[in-house]
Amino acid sequence: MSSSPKACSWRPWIWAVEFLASNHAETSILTDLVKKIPDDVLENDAKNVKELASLRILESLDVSRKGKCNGVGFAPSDCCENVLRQESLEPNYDLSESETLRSDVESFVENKRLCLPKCTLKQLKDVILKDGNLLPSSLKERSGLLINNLSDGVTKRPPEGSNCDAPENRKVEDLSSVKRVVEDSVTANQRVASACKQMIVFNAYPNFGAAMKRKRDAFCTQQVVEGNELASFNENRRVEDVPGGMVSDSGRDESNLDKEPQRKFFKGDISSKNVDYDFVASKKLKMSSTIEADLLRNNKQATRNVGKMTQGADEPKKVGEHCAELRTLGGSRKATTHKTKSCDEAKNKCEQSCSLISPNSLCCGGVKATMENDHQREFLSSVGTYHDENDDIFVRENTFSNAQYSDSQDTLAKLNGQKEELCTICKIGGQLLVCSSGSCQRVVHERCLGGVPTFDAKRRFYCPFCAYSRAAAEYSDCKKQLSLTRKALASFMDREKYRLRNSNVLGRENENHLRETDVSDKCIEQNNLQNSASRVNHARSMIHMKEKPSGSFDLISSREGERVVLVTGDENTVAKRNAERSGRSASCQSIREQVQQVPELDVHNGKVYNSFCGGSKELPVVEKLQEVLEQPNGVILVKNNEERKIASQAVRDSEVHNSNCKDLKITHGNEPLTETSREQDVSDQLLVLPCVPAKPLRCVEGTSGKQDDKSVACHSFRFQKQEQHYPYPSVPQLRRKKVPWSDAEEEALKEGVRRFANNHDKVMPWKKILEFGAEIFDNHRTAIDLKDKWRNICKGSPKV
DNA sequence: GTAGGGTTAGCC
DNA sequence: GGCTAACCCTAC
Repeated sequence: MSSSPKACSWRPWIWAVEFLASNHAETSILTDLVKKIPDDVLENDAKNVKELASLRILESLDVSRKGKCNGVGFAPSDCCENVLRQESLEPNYDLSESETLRSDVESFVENKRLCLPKCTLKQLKDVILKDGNLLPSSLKERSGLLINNLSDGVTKRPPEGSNCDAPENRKVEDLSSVKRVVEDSVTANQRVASACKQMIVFNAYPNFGAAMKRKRDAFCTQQVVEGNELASFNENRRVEDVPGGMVSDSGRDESNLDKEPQRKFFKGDISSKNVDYDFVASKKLKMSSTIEADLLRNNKQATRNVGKMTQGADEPKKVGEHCAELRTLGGSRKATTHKTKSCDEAKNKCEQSCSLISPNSLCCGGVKATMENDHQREFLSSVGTYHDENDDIFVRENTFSNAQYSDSQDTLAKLNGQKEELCTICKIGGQLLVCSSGSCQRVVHERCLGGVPTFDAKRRFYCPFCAYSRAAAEYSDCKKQLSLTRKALASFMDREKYRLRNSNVLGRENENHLRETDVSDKCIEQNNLQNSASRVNHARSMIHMKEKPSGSFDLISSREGERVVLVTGDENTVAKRNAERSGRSASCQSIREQVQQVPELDVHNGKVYNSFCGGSKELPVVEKLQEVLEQPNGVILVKNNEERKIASQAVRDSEVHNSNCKDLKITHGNEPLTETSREQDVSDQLLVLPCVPAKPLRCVEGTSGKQDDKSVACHSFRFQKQEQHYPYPSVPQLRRKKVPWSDAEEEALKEGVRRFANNHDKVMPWKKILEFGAEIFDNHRTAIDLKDKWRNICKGSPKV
């Protein structure tokens, strides 16, 4: 075929209009599109478009006024344009749908629709589907047509031709832009399927006017099942797939029979949808105009077929073509000609026909096996197209399940191999690594990777992009898993610790790790221990056995490494802090266990203490004694005369067992402390037995909240933190809950820094600052927290 | 105990 | 995803 360059440039436009005209587009849109085509092109190269457009206009006329005549006034060979002229309706494409035609127009339209060649795009697609070598595999893959090659093993030589789709005007450019978009789309297949599906639905609901709507509604009401759109589609498809086995009577009866699938179509609540014309029109642009020769051949073939059909010479062929037309042009229009037979009758016929078809024969391959001549194959290729576009899975399943079409399977393998032939990087073939990621199409040479290929455990290759994505996803998953595991472990540890404490099987773990405990603070009340005498005596025995120079009062050091020290009133806040920091409940639990575990011992000095913190005057002596033994600098802090007496007694006792205590000095707590003694005292505070509230408001109810602070101080205990011993490997602890800093805390911190900061030493005594603001800082604050917070403050305003 | 870097969670 | 504050870890 020889076309002018101008015609070539308009070809995509013509094809698009043609497609629209074949699919019941709005006449107003259609006429506008036709008007855009230059007259010379329209007369010479777009006659089919004119014909289709005219036919569409005829179709769109008010059928209620067309009458009942069978229509013999127009021959199928007459062109629609002439019919319009004869009806005094010049084809100026500005027609109103309310125009009246003679009654035979309807029949003419029906016959004309059957006679006209198939839409060029449809033919184009069929040709492509027939010839696996016609287009590059990549293009076929993108177009979504690749699988259809399986249904037709016919191989054709690629036709020759020129590339005429270069845009020469704005319209063509618009289409070309769409083409580019479509070519880049990896979901082309789905879109084609969707478009075709919509098209079929659209065809089922042409704009026939009120009369046909009533007919259609009547059809719908006869359907038993209110299936959805897809179900209706599938059922209709099965009916259409039976050309080989469905032999109609002849002539008009065939139309009647064909109405049944349409009625099947109407089962669901189908609404008219807009066909993705743009997409379909753009898809054709991907096809080279070199296949035009094949298209023309198909057109001629279609014309011949129409001629044969009208003569009633080839019944199976008629059926096949008719079904094809039904599929492509919308059989509902034919339903308009159903005048004599009831819907039920047609339905019964259809069902009877369907019953003759085995499930296997419903697939394109199965049907193809029953067809022998070329024409039938041609038709079936269309069927295959239809299947693929609308139900790709259906085609795949049936194709691969049909063992007798090994050639098709071979074709698939071949095509699959073809798509991996070029390296994504260098665009050269060879041995390529194919990315195993499902959505990734990259194939590369190993040398083009620029590094070592990434394989998974199953030796599957992943391109760097996918490898990174997988790694990132895996990393994210691992982090989530880690977080969950840590929380689960922390929860388990807490439960386990609680259990161990109660069972006394293992030594307690460091209470600092008990950040969350469910033990009630009321346990403090239980610190009035019944076995205090034995405990104290045990302590004394331990003191006597002390050999360490530090003289640590290792009351339970064999298991916990905690020692009891005495604190003065000045250190009450520190004790309080330590008590709360360590967890009051845990501490009291610890003490209770300690007491319970201390065996009954002979009283060293013949005195028995009634209570551990309830007014005994002997216990403070022991405590003070420990302090005596612990004071390397020989200073013992006391607050009052009572304490002084206690300390004196302790010193005397210690002198019995330890000559190193001779230099001990008893100092009143109100007296200024030397830096050394002060820090020494502070340094040993970690845990405090909260048998007496350090902070009355936060103390346990019922304890000596109103008790004199001084006596309270005397009866406070602290437990020194020692090396942590875990029965299991060290594991990350549960992260503390974030506690925002209050303004008061910040101010206290700043004040503390101002007071304790040493210009000559960059080391900040955070511990001191913490003590300084102990009343203000949150109980959970640590010196490190202060340091971090100060760092943050400095970041915001370095001059603070 | 402290400093400094790293990590995490919440917010935008 | 970036930023920030709070928290954590490790070396000294």
